[in-house]
Amino acid sequence: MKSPEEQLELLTRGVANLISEKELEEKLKKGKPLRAKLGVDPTSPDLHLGHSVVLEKLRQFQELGHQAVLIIGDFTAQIGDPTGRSKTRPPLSREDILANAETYTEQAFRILDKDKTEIVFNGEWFNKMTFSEVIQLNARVTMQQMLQREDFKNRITQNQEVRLHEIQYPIVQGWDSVEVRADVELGGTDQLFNILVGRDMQKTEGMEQQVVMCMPILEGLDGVQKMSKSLNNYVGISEPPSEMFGKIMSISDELMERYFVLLLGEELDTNAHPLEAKKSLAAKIVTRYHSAEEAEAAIANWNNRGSLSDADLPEFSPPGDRSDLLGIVLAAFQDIEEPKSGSDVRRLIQQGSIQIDGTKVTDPKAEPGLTSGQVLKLNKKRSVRVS
RNA sequence: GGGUAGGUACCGAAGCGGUCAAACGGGGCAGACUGUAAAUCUGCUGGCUAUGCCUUCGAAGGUUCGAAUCCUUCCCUGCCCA
Repeated sequence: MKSPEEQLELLTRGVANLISEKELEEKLKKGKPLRAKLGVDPTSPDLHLGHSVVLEKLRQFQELGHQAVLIIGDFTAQIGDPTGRSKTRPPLSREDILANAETYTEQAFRILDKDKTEIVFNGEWFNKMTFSEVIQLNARVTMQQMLQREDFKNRITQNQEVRLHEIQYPIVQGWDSVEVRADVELGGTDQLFNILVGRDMQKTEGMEQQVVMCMPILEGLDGVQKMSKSLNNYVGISEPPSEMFGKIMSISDELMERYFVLLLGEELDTNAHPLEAKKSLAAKIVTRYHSAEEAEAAIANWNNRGSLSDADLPEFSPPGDRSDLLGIVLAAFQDIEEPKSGSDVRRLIQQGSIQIDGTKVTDPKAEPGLTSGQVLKLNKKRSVRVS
């Protein structure tokens, strides 16, 4: 086992917010395995690179011999996640939550060591609470404390609504920390407030307070907003290699630098050509979630795009009932599981997105009479081969 | 409970009886350029095998030749007061 000093150095690397380094050091010096908590809501099952930042940190704890405690917020998910209002998500059914939790943990274990992870569902204690216990829980916190939270404050000044159940979230999350006797809680910087509430609650319970460890939020592919599924700017950790590779190749140079630091813990080599650097970034990430061989293949595949010969494009059999371009392209999008409306497809055609063997076709009514082996380019990223 | 301002397409926001599938901005998509990046420029951005047709402006009714626009009821939200 590494010395507390060495551990401290490793654990604090890449951390955006730490409260406090001194406390962490003291806890480490006791020589006992720490209980490192991470809470997740099984609202959407798919993990992406944004989640991986925190998960990697948690794995680091495991590697140093500490105990990872993964809390599945089955209780919280049943209420419905309030963040990002305007879309009040429908509360999930019990079955959905369990199914989500299943895929979630399956994916999380691509990063975490399954044998060294304690999984708990917070419904275990919250489902049992009586209403009066809930009230008592609420009595531990003041309105003013809750209103200090940045996004509540903002929404209030912008005359947007804040629902009462939303202020329960920090309380619920904080109580989790008491229940699992967390020594450290991990999260993104957006979790700072919630994690601090946990500290407060542990204190009033007479427990040793947890250390707050916030990781930077990873920007999504657009480079501006945080990576999230609903913004569709994410790279899922279970995506196929070439998909993953392609998505990473589309990021801006600026973002590439962030990704190097946050995802690989490396510095960008500023001497390298940006394109080459980006390929290396993408390859390393593919290697992490798949394998080095698949990363090689992804590079080859990527290099081949646009060349019509040997890229392994998805096969596409033209529909029997339509021979016009509009109908064909419509079916092709259907085939690659990105269904589009007829109007959308018509626009794409008219705007010159569609190519057959490298030749643009812009008339939706044309009857191209496809033959086997021809390549139908749908847009910048997707092509199919006529079978 | 009282007063008041609102609810328009993915988001923000105009429109206040016909010329409205609805200005403008953002986002998104496509094209040009490039390193299949960014920036920039251009076009598109409800649906439909489409010089036309169909469904949209919180919901339901009504007035009218004609309604996002006027009336009635209802639902929802902000702000001020209690």
